[in-house]
Amino acid sequence: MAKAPRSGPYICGIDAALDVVSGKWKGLVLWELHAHGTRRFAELRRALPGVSEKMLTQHLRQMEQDDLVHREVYAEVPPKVEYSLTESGAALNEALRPLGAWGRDRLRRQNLEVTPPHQHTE
Amino acid sequence: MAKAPRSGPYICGIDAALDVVSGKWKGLVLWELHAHGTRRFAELRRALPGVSEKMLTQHLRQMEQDDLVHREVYAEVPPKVEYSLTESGAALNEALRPLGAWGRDRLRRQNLEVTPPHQHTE
DNA sequence: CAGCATCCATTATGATACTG
DNA sequence: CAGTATCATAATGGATGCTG
Repeated sequence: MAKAPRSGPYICGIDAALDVVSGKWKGLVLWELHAHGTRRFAELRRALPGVSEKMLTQHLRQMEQDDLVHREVYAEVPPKVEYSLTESGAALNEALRPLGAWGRDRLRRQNLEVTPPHQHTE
Repeated sequence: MAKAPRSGPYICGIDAALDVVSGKWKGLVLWELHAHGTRRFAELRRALPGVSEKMLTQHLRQMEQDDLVHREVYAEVPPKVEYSLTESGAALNEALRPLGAWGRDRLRRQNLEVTPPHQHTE
């Protein structure tokens, strides 16, 4: 089953924002689409090591509903679907930038390794 | 059971940051502590309408472990415990500011009501 | 007051096999 | 290629009662 639309009202903007980005892979999807502009399903899958097809699909559908990503289906054989950020998704990504910086800082302070599939250092 | 320490490695800073703020009330806790500097357990409880004692405790413990909040216990009767942001927690709050703005914007665009317990508009 | 323990319901995430 | 369907487990959230 997908995500329930959320029971109560939102208390503040952070609350609302966190609700749409929580999900084990959503941050990465945003990041990947931001970095590459457009990605196909299989490309995203490869970029997110460990994700299952099901979870990726589920997250993408939710993000589509939340107007974060755009899904473009090409009527071809073999099938081809391209995902990209919407305006709102791009804005969200911008808004996440300081958070990402904070996170990298924290990883550094803990001497934890960042093991990017590509170089996600920016 | 509390939260598992997370299986795999983090892929990027956003990933790492989202991991420590996900939880139904963590954003609000950060916000409340940021707004008031210091809060007692019962005060936080009142500030988060609908939270159960268990969840509040659980979140506070996790945030303590993640070095986001400081917990000061006073050896008194009746018991008194005060929570406040650590340096890292305060920095996180700063990093969340643009995200909060994005979230408020989105709520406005959807004509959804924001129903703050206090005025959380800033 | 500030919690902890216990039981239970709902969600989130995963592995695997199959389809247009 | 880009998914669905199905079967599982783990994580999260909540209600209630009890304690120092």
